[in-house]
Amino acid sequence: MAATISTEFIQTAARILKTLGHPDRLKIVEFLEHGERTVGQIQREFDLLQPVTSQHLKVLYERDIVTFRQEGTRYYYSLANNFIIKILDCMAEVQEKLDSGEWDFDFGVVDQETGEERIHS
Amino acid sequence: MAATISTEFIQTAARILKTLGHPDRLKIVEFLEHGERTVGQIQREFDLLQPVTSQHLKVLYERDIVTFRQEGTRYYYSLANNFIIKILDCMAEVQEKLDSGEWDFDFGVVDQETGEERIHS
DNA sequence: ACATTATATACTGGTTTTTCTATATAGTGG
DNA sequence: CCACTATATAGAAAAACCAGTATATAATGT
Repeated sequence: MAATISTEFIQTAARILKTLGHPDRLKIVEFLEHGERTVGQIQREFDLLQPVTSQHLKVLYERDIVTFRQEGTRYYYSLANNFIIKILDCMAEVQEKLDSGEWDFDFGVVDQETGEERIHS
Repeated sequence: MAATISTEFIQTAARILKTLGHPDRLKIVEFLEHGERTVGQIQREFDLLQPVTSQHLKVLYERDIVTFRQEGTRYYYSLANNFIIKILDCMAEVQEKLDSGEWDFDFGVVDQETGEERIHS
């Protein structure tokens, strides 16, 4: 393998990855894989504040990760392109390999409560 | 598809993605896909300052993305796990689809020089 | 016109990241 | 022991990011 990624594309890719590198945004994007959702649906699903939800969606929109259509007072958001779907599939695949034990390594995960590192196989 | 990612794994995934979401770090990681490299080799390859290089590598190490072995005064860094390789492959695949025209969408890319948005097919 | 709902925007304080400069450590060859 | 090379670490200033509160906008139902 060891396919080479062009310098040009690196910039784009890094921006996308960085944006997805926030738990809430990653959750939202994964949620949208099931189909378009309104801000309210997303907000309630993950128990977020409304402005926080809107702001995440704004960032996601600015970086071409999601798109939306307006219908009356509702805004329906959805995934903007195949790249994102590809990344989500990649994540799912990795998780599967970890769960199945096919891959076996420990990631240090920061504990929500204590902020200390703990182990997650 | 629409495979579901567990809340548990989201945390881990987001942390990895965020860390790779820096152009220099993404470049470094991709460089390491070709095999282990010393700090100096990486530094020269991308024309980075030595401390910056070390710091990126430190971050990558702390987040289980790279590992290293010391030999004399040299530190040889290499990729730490399959997850990372998988993501790199995913990136390469996406780039290929974009290049081939199979996928067709525009990403707004911030121009290095002007800081303004321009279009990149 | 008014109240209500859905969402966006503005602002702000606090934290994290990034990049630099400077310095420390540790191995190597003379 | 000294100079040199390779790398790590410390510290500080600037920039980016994040979560929250408050407010604005705009559509809808009465």
